[in-house]
Amino acid sequence: MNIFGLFERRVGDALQRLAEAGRIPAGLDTSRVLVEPPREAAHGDLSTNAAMVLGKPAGLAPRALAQLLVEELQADLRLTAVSVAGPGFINMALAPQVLHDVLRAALADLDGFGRSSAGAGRPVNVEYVSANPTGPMHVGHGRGAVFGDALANLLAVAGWQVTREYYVNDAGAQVDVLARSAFLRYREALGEPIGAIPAGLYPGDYLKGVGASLAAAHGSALRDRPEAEWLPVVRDAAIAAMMDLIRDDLASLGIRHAVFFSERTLAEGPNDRIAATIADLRGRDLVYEGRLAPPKGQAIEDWEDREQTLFRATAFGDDVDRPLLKSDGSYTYFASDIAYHRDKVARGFDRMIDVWGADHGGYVKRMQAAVRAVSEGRAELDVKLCQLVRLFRAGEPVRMSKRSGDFVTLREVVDEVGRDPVRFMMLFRKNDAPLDFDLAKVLEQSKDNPVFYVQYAHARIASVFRQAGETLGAAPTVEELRAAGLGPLTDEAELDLLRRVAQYPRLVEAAASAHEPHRIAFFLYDVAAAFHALWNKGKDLPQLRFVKHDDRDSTLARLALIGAVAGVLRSGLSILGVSAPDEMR
RNA sequence: GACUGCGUAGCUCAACCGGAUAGAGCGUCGGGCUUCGAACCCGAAGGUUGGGGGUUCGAACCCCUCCGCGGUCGCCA
Repeated sequence: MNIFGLFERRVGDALQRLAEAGRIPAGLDTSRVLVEPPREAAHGDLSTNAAMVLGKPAGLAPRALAQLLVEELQADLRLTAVSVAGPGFINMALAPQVLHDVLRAALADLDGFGRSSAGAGRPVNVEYVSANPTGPMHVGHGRGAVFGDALANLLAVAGWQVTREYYVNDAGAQVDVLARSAFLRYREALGEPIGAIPAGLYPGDYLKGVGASLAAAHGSALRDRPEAEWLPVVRDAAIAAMMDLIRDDLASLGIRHAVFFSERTLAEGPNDRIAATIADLRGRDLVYEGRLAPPKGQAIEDWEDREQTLFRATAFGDDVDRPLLKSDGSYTYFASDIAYHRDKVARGFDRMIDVWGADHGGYVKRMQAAVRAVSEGRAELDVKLCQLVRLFRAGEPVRMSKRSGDFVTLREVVDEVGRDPVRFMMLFRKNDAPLDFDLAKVLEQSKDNPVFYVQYAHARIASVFRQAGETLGAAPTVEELRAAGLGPLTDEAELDLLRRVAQYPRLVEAAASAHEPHRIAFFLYDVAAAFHALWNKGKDLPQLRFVKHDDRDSTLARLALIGAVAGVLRSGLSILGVSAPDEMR
């Protein structure tokens, strides 16, 4: 139940009536008309910019148009005050009954309250993580993983039919390097001394297990064969093992993809989908043979001016056309990626979101160009770039770890601090801003730690309900809370909390349409702060305490309020993939 | 050099995708604990939103320009 959407339609009706009465022109574009919460609570519960947006096209001064709208809206019994303010804002105060209805709606369906139908069941594909299957995930991968997963949750709550997808880069030179590294471990497992791992191969211990299982499965049969024979065998085993490792890492964060799409299958077998993609684009004159100017800036030593196969990316806003074939005739990564996104379009996705590391930023334009080309403009790709994560411990930077080469693994961090702090803190920052993650701070049980502060609000509410159970004999049921009279909720701190509850459905819609799950995290922080403030107020003013022995009516009203708050916290935390504990002792 | 992201209070960051007097936390300063969970609380000070120009009723947000920081820069992934 989104009261802002509700009154947006109400304002639309009022405009319609004014147009029918000939007082404003018909057919005005109302797409920019919004009903939002005013910044200042003193301005009321709702505010609309309608008069300012439509003043010019209607040929009226904004305040004059506002006055017309006020006359229309004043008849609405749900509004106790409607007034023009500032340059032409229309502020509206809701009858208490309306906010009470919102509260009851939240209580009636604690999990469904924030749900919206904005997506209307349309399919959207969210591709995230897509780390190369060459080793364990590091902390930077973890941010993209958590972000993508929360975004997928958010879109699902907003009514989209979400497919969570992982693109497995199991083709190309890197997995061959992986195979050679694993082969070395295989020889080691057979008892050969291998010495130091040569430069250019992966040194991590995590390949020892692959070597051992190859030795167990093949004995020494692979050892003396030429590379061309053992490499595919070793490579497949190593990739499978690495994907198991990565799936475990992801599972430790509660992340599970529905689709793992293998890059290699694109060009395998009788139907080479990369060739088909290039042929399709060539048929529409979007692929041609031509030459590129050498890139500006730093000189490239072995630059070879040659004719190559190019995608006409410049026709879709990219800066230069992009090569599809390497000099040895094999496909570029970009060629595979075009075919991959074309496959997504063919599977029915005209909305796609890719979550990448910020170091891939230079790739965005060409990928969006490619999606427009292969879908003939029907599909749209949004790319979300996640910035770096810097690890700290009590303010001191954490550098390279001892184990597993040169990075701190995601698993080490999750094992140390737990899933909830990792997920929450990764989302408590805009995706395109760098993130400092402090391993010590996220475990503090204090107001300085947002994870704790939000979870504690939920636990505290559960504690009040336990307390109420003792005082009242039994904790009230949801039915009792829904039936409670809400008149006793009159204190400003209570009304503030109530208004925030009412804003939740609108916030979910906005966060989903902006593809910005961090808004949920910040909102929950604000809700928790408002709840803690009310709690603290009750310490000074005993009449504001939640549970009152001698006043069952106001006790029930307040329990209804904080019961709904707990529901919002649970709902929001579940979007973030963070637990909502009942106790934190 | 090109492209791209960022620049907001002393510090770390928000600001609902153009709205009203730009908000939080930390830090600073001044008060407060015989507790429904002090796992703190209340209050105050603190801003030319990097500089300049433009668009409009209205700009942290859009456009231009300059400054600073990061990322990327033929076929790597």
